[in-house]
Amino acid sequence: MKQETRKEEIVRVAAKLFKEKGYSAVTMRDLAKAMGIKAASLYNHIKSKQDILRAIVISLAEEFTAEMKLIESSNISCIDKLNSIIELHVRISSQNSYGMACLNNDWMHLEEQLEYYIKLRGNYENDFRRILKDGIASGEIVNAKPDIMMFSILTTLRSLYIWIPKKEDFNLKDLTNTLSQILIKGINK
Amino acid sequence: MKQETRKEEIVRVAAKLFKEKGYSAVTMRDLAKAMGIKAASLYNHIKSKQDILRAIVISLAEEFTAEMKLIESSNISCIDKLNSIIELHVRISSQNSYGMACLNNDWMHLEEQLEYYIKLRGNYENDFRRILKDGIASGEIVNAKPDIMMFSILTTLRSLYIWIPKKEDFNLKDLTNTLSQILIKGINK
DNA sequence: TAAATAAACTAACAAGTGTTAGTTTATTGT
DNA sequence: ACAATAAACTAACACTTGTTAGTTTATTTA
Repeated sequence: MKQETRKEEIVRVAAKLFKEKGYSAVTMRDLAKAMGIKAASLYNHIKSKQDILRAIVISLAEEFTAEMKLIESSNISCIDKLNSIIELHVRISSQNSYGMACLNNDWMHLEEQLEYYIKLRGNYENDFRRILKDGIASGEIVNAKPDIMMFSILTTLRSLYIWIPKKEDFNLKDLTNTLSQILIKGINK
Repeated sequence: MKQETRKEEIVRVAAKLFKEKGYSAVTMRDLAKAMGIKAASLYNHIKSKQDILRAIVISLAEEFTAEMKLIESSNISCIDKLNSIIELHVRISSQNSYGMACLNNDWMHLEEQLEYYIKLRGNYENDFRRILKDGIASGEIVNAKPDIMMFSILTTLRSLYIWIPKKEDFNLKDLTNTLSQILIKGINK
């Protein structure tokens, strides 16, 4: 059980505030107050406000990228790849719903790393589309427009962070299975 | 063809900026520059920045509320009610994708009207849930958790604004039908 | 043409912004 | 006990924020 550093604590608390009000509406003084210190003291641990955003967004984007590569190269059916993607989103969203909110809503406030983020997201979507197209080609998946299918599935998965925290009462396996049924049955032959 | 007032023009341009950067990150000077005037001149037409947000968010929320009431009280099957809701979201999102972005991302920055907005949204979701529950009770819809079904459908519909502007090339009927197939087939018996 | 109105302007405000510099205090390793 | 470090503090900075006051300019109405 690795102990959380002060920087990690700041990033975690910041993500929570960013989820509620968005990156731009949260001031360093807000964040300091939530940490119980003065704004200037934050700078003993982080380089800038932008540095916090980057720590939240880029690490999550890289995590998704890495996991997608594993799924894509694994030797399972397309439907099972889609199920793995659903499981991936449910897992990360439940572990870090604040970070996911930030990833979804505040990515455009990245500065130096904006281009890099957009590239990672583009790659992720390309991999996703490839899985759908392969499924269509092999007859595993109905022949609807891959873009619309991807949009429908991905926006639902990307919005899990809104909804998961309210539903801690029932377990994640249950949620994963139900989503799988709803999202996949519509395209499964 | 009603001529657009200067205030309406400001609200329209503001919505576009809000979509790109979010309410908090857009300054009155940004908005003024986009309008080709000075910031102070905006106040000849609007009361405050908050006034602009309210004009965008509340009018849309009320439009959804009114249409939902029509759908709910109409004498059609539950599946057709769901299809009407999909059509409603596609229509409004394609007419006003900037406003929809604002509705989705900036509602929490409402001040006086925040409570009212939350009430409208709650009512809308209750009506949606009721349609699903009726469908389950009558055997029209598979017996999955209504909350998860609603979440899945509604988050997809609420995210249409991200995606619709990129797809002006193919028509809305096409999009509506494909979404209908994908979103409904997963829960239709 | 005169009066009224719409809509722009300049100048300034008080408050809030992210951030830096320099200093003090508490904790840790030798 | 001493030195080093981590982590807080106060004070201030240059700039940006939404907004107001007062004025000028162009257009419309009587």
